[in-house]
Order: sequence, then structure tokens, then C-alpha cells
Amino acid sequence: MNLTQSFSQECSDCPIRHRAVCARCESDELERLEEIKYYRSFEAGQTVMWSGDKMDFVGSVVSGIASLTQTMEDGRTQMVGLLLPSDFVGRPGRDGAAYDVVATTDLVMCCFRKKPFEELMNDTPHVAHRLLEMTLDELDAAREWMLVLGRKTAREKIASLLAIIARRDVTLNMQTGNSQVVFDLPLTREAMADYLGLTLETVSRQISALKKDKVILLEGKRHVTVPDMDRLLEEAGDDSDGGMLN
Amino acid sequence: MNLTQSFSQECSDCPIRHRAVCARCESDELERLEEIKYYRSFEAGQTVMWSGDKMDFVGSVVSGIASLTQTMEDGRTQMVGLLLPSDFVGRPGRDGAAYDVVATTDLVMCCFRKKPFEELMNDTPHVAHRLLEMTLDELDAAREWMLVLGRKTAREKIASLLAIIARRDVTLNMQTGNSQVVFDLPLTREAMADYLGLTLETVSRQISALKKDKVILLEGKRHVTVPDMDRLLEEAGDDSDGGMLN
DNA sequence: TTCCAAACTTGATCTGGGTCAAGGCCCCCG
DNA sequence: CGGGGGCCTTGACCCAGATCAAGTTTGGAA
Repeated sequence: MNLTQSFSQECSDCPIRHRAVCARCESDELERLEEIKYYRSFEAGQTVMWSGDKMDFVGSVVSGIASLTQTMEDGRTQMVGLLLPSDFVGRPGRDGAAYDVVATTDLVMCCFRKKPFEELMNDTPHVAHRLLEMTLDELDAAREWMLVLGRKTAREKIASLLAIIARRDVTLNMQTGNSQVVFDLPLTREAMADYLGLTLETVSRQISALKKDKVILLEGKRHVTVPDMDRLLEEAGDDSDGGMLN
Repeated sequence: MNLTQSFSQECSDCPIRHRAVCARCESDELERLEEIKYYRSFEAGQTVMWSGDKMDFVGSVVSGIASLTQTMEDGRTQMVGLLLPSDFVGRPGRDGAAYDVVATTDLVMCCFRKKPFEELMNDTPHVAHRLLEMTLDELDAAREWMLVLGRKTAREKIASLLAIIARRDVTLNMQTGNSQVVFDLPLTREAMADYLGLTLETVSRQISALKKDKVILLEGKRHVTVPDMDRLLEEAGDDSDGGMLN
């Protein structure tokens, strides 16, 4: 498989190769990665890692969804990051995990042992550079989400979340521009509530409202069709392209 | 001045030397930095940079406070970052600013021309490494703030903000542990509201309430005394040390 | 096939914080 | 010294979303 091929194509065994670290890796670097690579699987609901745990690997999501969550003593929880396939997990240069990492669905991760990964990073400027870029992307996403949490209404919050999932889906599948988007919601209402700073009842009500208003179509509880992405983005209060890429 | 000295001491001309980029720089690297360094001053309220502007420098705050803000079409605004003295501004490797940068008080920044700074970064692994570390710090702070925005009550939000400012003050001045902390609020009630996802009326009411309950003492509108930091942190709902450092 | 529990929906009611409105304080400028 | 404009406070009222409480749907295990 040609490793310099388009960003958009899937790599058969491990998405990290082209999406995260190794878009421009040479074959000897790939060999080094290959040596320290392994896979881990988790069931839905399993905790990958507790906040403060020693974290001896970095990696990326191959399939499924993981989330980063913070919990207060009294049980209030806030999801601070959603890890979709191809997203990177880990903090090169940091020892501990900063948040709980939870498998929201069944999950497969492609991991690299951290120590040798960091050595590779030190030897290979473009890997270090790519990591900085990814971290900046995450920072942008986090700040985008601060606007959602701080200033948007419940309806706008739901629409924003649906837009993120829909857009990622479109990106991954390289469907054409503005046609309808179809996907299965990978989150329970409760998980959505924790991500949006709402209660699960409010999430349920607002999804029903969006359905009644034909912004989305629902089959069952999870299967969503977005007939018009522009309409959804409008509902999300998005002026920009959604801040997903730059 | 010995540049390897403690992180905590002020450097006479430019804090970036020891706080941000150059804690471990050798003299030739410092010379290169010196050549591309310049200062910019702004008055309170001035916009340093609009979202989307081409940003041809990076830098750090020398004195005063700047904020990163996002604004929706209808005028709702959310501050997504608070830049206190010694904080870094800029996105190495990115062309545009992602947010409006506003001088919240009178502001002095120490800037480096971006192109040569990036070259220095490429030549100097520990600078690149330090930048990644700083970006991870910002990411942690942003995620910490997501919990504040999504799940905390108005009173907890105010207490959290006061704690951040108080703690930063303590860190900068290296005062002793748990004695009382005194500082001047560097933000208007409106700016606090924009940071906390509240209205300015609610901010005012909650500050009055904290004052009535002796969590803080107020002289005038801005001068704050925190008689007991632990009490303040408790009000903030902070289980941890506040997530400021790791 | 039936049963059960998890996930979800919907209704009724309550409340924290928003909104609107009316001042108060204080500094700067004339 | 008096007036005006930021900035802040406080009160009265309202409403989006939380809370409490039933149900309903679904899918998998026995």
C-alpha cells in the first residue's frame, strides 16, 4: 500500500499511519513504529484509563468511540473530549492521564509504547511537528466547544453535536457535498447530555423537537438522517464552517 | 542574569525567556531570539487581532491581560482563553488567528516574528518540545474550563474564576502557602460574565453573595481579599488542586 | 415466546439564572 | 463645583431547562 496516497483513503490495518502521525513517514520510520505497535480492544462502558493513572502508551482510535470525562465529587460529570476513529489519544511527554478515558461503544485502539514512541518523535522532526499540529487541532475543538457549553441553547447544542458526528461521517466516507447524511448515533442520550452539559431528559426532548421540525429524521432511537446539512448547521447557530478544519 | 535559574523569578526584560520558550536556551539561541524580538503595547479594549487575520508573530504577555473570544452572529460572546502575564500567544505552523484577541486591560506583549521563530523552532528540538508542552497545558486548562461551563453553578463559576486569578497571583509573587491572598480584579463584571457563560447581573449578584458570606472581602469594586483559599476552592467545587499545573 | 432491564420518551412542576428596569457610585471633563 | 458617562448593584418578574415521576420501546437472555 502506498503510504503517501491521499489522506482520505483508509489504510487496511491502522489508520494512524495516514491520519495522525505518519502521513509522511519513510519506510524505516514505519518499521520502527511497526515494532512498538499493538492493539487493544474494549467493550462499551469499559474504562480505558482513570484520571491520574500512569499512561504508558499513546495511540489512536481504530473503531468505536471513546470519551474523555471529568467527574466532580458529587457525581456531576462533563465529557471534555470525544474521540472518533482516527483521533489521537495520549500526551507525549506527560506521565499521567489527565482525565478518565471511557469506551463509549465497543472500541479498538492502535497503541504505541510510549517511551520508544517519544524517542522516535525526538529523532523525527516531522512527527513532532505533526503532534503539535494535532494538539492545536484539539485545542481549537475544545475552545469551539466552550462556546457551545457557555452560550448555546439546548436545541443549538444538540444540533452542534449532530453536526460534528455527521460531518465526521461525511469526511470519513468522502460522500459528496450537500446531499443528505445518514448515520447511527454512537452515543446514548446520557452520554450526549454529559457532553453538552444538559440532562438526558432535555436531550430527548430536543431530539424529538428537531424530528418534529424535520431537521432530522429518526428511525428507531439511533438511526439518523439529515436531509439538509445547511439547515442543521443553521440550527446549531454556526456562522463558520463549524470550525472543524483550518 | 543566569537563565537557568528558578522558574519562579522574574526576568528583567522579557518573561518569555524563562517561562515560555527559553528556559534552557543557549546563548546563541538567545541571540537569534533577541534579533527577532519586539514589543507591542495596547490600550484596554483594543483588539490585538481579529479571528481569521493573518498572524505574523507569536509572543507572550509581559503585563496586563488579554483574552481570546468567540462571537456568534447575534452577538453572544464567549471568552475561550484568558492570557495572563507570561502566557504564550500564537499558533506556530498556523497562518490565521482562530479567535479574536482583545486587550482586556492595558497590555504589553513581547513578540517574535513568526517565520524566523518557526525556523528557530525547527533547529532547536527543546523549543519545539516546550511548545508542545505549553499547548498541552492550554488544552488541559480549556478542558478544565469545559467542566466549569457545563456543570458548575453560577456561584461555583465565580469562585473558580477568583481561584484562578488568586492562584496565578500567588504563583507569580511566590507568596507563602495558605495565608490570605490579596489582588485587584483585572476584569470588568461583563468580561467575567463572558468568560463564565453568565450575564453581568448574575456575576454581580454572586460576588455580592460571596462577600456577604465572607468567602471574599471587597474594597471598592475591584480590590479582593481572600481570607481562606481552601474555603474559596471548596466554593469552587474543586476536588483537585484546581488543575493548574501537572 | 416471554421476560426483564436498559434506554428512551413524555408530562407536570420547580427553580436558577436571564431579562428588563431603575437607580447608585465614582471618576473625568468642563 | 456640577454634570455626564462608565461601571456596578439591586429589585421584580419570567422562562429554559432541571427535577421528579410515570410510562413505553427494544433487544437480548432464558
